[in-house]
Amino acid sequence: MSKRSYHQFCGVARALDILGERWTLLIVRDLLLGPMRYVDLLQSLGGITTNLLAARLKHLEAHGIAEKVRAPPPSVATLYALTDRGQSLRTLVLELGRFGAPTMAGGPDEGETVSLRWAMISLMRRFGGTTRPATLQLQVGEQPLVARMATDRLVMQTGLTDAADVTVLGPDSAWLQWVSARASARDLLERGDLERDGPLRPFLDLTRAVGGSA
Amino acid sequence: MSKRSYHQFCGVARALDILGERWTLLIVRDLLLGPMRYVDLLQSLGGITTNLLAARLKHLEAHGIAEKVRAPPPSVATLYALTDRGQSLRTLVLELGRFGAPTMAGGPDEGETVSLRWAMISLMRRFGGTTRPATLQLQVGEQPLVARMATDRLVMQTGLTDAADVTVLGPDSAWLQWVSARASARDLLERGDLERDGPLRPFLDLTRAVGGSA
DNA sequence: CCGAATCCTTATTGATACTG
DNA sequence: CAGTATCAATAAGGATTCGG
Repeated sequence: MSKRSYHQFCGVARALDILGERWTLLIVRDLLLGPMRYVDLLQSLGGITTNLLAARLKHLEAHGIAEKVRAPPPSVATLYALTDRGQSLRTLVLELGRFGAPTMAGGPDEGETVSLRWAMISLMRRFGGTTRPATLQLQVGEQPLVARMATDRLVMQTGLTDAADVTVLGPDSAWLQWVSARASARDLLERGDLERDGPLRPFLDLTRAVGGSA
Repeated sequence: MSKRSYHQFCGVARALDILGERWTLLIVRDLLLGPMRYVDLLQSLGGITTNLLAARLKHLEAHGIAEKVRAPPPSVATLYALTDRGQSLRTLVLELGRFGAPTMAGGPDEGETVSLRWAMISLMRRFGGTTRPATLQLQVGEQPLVARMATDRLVMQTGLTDAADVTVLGPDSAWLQWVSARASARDLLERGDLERDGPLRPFLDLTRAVGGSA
């Protein structure tokens, strides 16, 4: 980004010098929930070519936003993860989502990719606060997610916690109904589409706090 | 942005479909303080070419982010102004500034443009809150600015108000020292570099609230 | 198979000249 | 002043190849 810098002594321009190229912020978005492999990024971004993904990841590494990490023992894959500097982009990415959200009222356009991962990310911005903080372990298909709900913000990350107040488990299809409020949390649990281990309340609180149907 | 859309049903991607092209968010940044003429944008952005500026403005108009407005009577110029939808990008632009700010610690690089307008915009994100809300009329060189300081946020806009608690006036050079904390507010006033009409306290409050030197 | 590098085509951007 | 038009320089897209 040195040849095509804006050459402006301004935080906004400096940020765009680093983040403004095509795909860059979408990679950050995808890594926001947790580390991913190169191939999974390639597939998730759907449309990026391998040469560009390689270039962007190198760029993000060079600027201390992402880094390669080794996957936990069973696997030998290399993963790409956000550094702390990269995680500091959370509010920026969520704010982009806030601007784009009104354009999504009509549902997905013809040929548009739909992703549960992106929907889960959007929960962090939809979160409207709670009076009862809680930690939830979600199992979304094969993907374990931890939802940490504080009074004023929600942080979601892939992975497992041993400090969960409740665990909720189910297939992608059920979670898709939940995030899009096409079915209420209670209904999904009663039908057995989602299974719960622990108290009901934190899950209902989370559901309401993100504007869902409890 | 139709040919090169990301085709993702995701608020972040939808936002970048609209805002992701080069220069677009810098135009929004410049309009954040108030309407500007085509030529002034051309000069402020320093480096954008006229065909691109025309294309981007058309694009912003098409998406309801900016609009042409007629300048007040004495002048006949057409101005570009942000719509409400455009103003809703304030937090996003400020958040970009927050990410870029740490890269500016060493002062401007060789050949970088420095702008008092951008520095004034950065005050809105530097604002840390106050216990005494106030409205200030600033006269920055030829440019009148209104600073509306609420308990939890600061909004700055070009223009005049008749509800100001205090008016502070001075040349660009004095304001540049003020925003960069190279001189304290008191010193600038005592030296006569800045002139004040009204109580001192709101100006000192503002100075402190943006992390300046009172 | 993962993580790229290479080649070639197409789209976007940049520089400059020109017009209502 | 407020843009268009033209053309050269770059960056992105697509297909294929290459080394662990």
